[in-house]
Amino acid sequence: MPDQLILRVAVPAPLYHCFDYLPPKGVGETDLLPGVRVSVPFGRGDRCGVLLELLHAPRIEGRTLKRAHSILDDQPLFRPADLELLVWAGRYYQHPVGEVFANALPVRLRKGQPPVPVLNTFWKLTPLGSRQEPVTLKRAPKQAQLLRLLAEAPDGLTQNQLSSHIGNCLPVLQALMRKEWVVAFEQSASLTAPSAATSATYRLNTDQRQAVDAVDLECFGAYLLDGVTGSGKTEVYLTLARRVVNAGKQALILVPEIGLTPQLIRRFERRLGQGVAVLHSGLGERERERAWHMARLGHASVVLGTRSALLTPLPRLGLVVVDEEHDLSYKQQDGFRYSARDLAVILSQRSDCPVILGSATPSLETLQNARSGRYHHLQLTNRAGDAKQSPMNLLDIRSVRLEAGMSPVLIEKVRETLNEGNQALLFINRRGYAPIVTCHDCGWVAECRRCDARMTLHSASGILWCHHCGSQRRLDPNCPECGADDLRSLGQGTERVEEVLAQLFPEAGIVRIDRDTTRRKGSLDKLLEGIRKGKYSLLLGTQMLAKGHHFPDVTLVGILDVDQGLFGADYRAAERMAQQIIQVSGRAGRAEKPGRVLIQTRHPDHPMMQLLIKHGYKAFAEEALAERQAAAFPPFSYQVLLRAEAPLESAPRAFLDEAYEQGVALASGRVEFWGPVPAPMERRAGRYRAHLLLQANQRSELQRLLPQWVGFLAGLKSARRVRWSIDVDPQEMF
DNA sequence: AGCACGCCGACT
DNA sequence: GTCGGCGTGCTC
Repeated sequence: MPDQLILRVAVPAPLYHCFDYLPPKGVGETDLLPGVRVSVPFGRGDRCGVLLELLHAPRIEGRTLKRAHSILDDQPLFRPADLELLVWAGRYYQHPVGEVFANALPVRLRKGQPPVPVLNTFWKLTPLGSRQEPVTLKRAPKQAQLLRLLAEAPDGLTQNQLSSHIGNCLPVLQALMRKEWVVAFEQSASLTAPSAATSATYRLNTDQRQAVDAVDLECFGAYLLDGVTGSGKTEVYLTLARRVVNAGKQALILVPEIGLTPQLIRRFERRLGQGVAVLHSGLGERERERAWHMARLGHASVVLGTRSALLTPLPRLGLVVVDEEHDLSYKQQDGFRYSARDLAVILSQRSDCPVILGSATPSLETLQNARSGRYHHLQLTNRAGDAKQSPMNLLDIRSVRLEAGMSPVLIEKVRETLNEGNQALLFINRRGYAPIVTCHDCGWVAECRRCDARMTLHSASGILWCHHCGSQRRLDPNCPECGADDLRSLGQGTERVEEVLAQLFPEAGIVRIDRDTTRRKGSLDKLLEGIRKGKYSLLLGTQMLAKGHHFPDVTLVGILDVDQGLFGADYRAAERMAQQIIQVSGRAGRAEKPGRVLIQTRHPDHPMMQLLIKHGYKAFAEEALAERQAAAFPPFSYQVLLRAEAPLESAPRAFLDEAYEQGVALASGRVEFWGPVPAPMERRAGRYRAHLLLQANQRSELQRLLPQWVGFLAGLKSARRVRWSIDVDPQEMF
């Protein structure tokens, strides 16, 4: 058998291995570059995969290979280093490699469509051409017309632009090209008129300067940029990005889902010029793909985007920034469950460039890495403009009569704030009108038919809405159980708080910000704009209000219900709560208008709360880390969560029992198995859910086990009756 | 995940 | 006699 060339292709399918093919007819080795897309026959249909490598021996012997249909790209979309990172990530997170690549590709490319052109062909006059007099071309009126058009466009015109004046212009252009009167040149469409980035230098304060100078741009290093809200982290990113760009390299800036606001984009564009490519979900598919190509071809020197921007190939990467690194949106919660923050560190290592993890409330994982010296710890202690951290006070609401969840003291403070002409912000982590509807006669409670959850009453008008599965129904005026007409709503959501505030403060402009008021694209920005312009004096909302935006005229922040966080089922609940409190309180105040934070609680003596209030996040985090260490929880150990769900109650358990047996057999004692247990909310959207948690002191113990175990799980009969998934480094347990 | 093959119930 | 239910197996 002669030496045979074989293509190893990552095919999008829920299968963990690659597939081998023969090269397409008439395609030789020189056209087969790893990183191109390949159209291949697969099962009964066709699919678009990515060529990983060329081999001379097939993965499995004794099988006639199918021939690939065609190569879909002239040039590779991924370089070898990109391929390696994605393959590595697929293995680390135990996700089928073909689907990892599908995640990394813009949608059109994923479906096998040709790449959108990034470079357009422009035509312009040569010096010789510009000396010609069009009038002399009496017998070639089309040539004359073209010359006139091009004479007025020194930057050149595309063939499309020309053909809108003169139908079929290509032969005419070719005739002129033979005379050397016109030339063609390629240019990327959006960079046709590059405007120089503002060269103004921005003054950094001492902390910022020290942070910037501490970063070695020449080699890998992970840096925790630890700075309170308003301490100017973005200015540090901008300065570093500028240096990297000036050195001819690319900077990748990741921000949380909600942080990619038009203001932030404008700020980056203003400071870093035209080379900024923005990648986010708001873009249309073609636009998004174009930005992706600009990044991959190195035409964009800065890439600003959310989680998936990390998967973009960047040929000259010189800096990675992960802003608000503690934010949960960096972990994808379905399918390919990668953490963009963690992969950012791996990517930087492989690219030998620095990675900056920025946060006012670093995750305990990152903080521990900084303590242990794996990460450099950069601190910005001063708030820019000398503003102080707003003092935080606890309001004991035990045996206090509340009005829509607000104590008289809080209401009074709001009144004072408004009377002084300042803004007040109230934070409540529940949308809707009321989280519970009950019958006063028989005690019936409105529950979701498909979840183990109560339904939330919305818009007082009476729609019950399950926040877990999205199902809705009208609320009958009569109890479905006993027929009495005394249904009452208990507890408060943002809608009720808004209603009561409107009664208490009829003069105030009130704005509510939650998922319901910001559903439409751009409505959040509109409301935030209104706040900045002082249209509203009373702001209320869910955590949406807590992220990224600073409201300098807010001098009072009230947190209505903080207690769920204290006793959550999840061991990360306290960390979340602390981050939330600090993030919310960071919204307020500035130098000449210090803010104040009031936190309502029924557990004013809770030690962790006391620590946070009196000594701040850093002290809280130290204590939380000590607790984690004592309990051998992450970041002092590593976890993998196996989830299963099915409409049949017994199916997840049956599957997880088998998974447990085999897992224990494979693991040889270095891995702990917890469960299987029902998920915190066992039934959700009509499916029963259960978990099996694995924990080990070393990542390698888990990584060693996973490939075999997952292979075994995929072959299980009981696996066919459930939907299951592996979550490596899980962030949330439900 | 798709998609087909395969072997058992209620219909023209 | 068939249409069609979803259990099972495969995809280079």
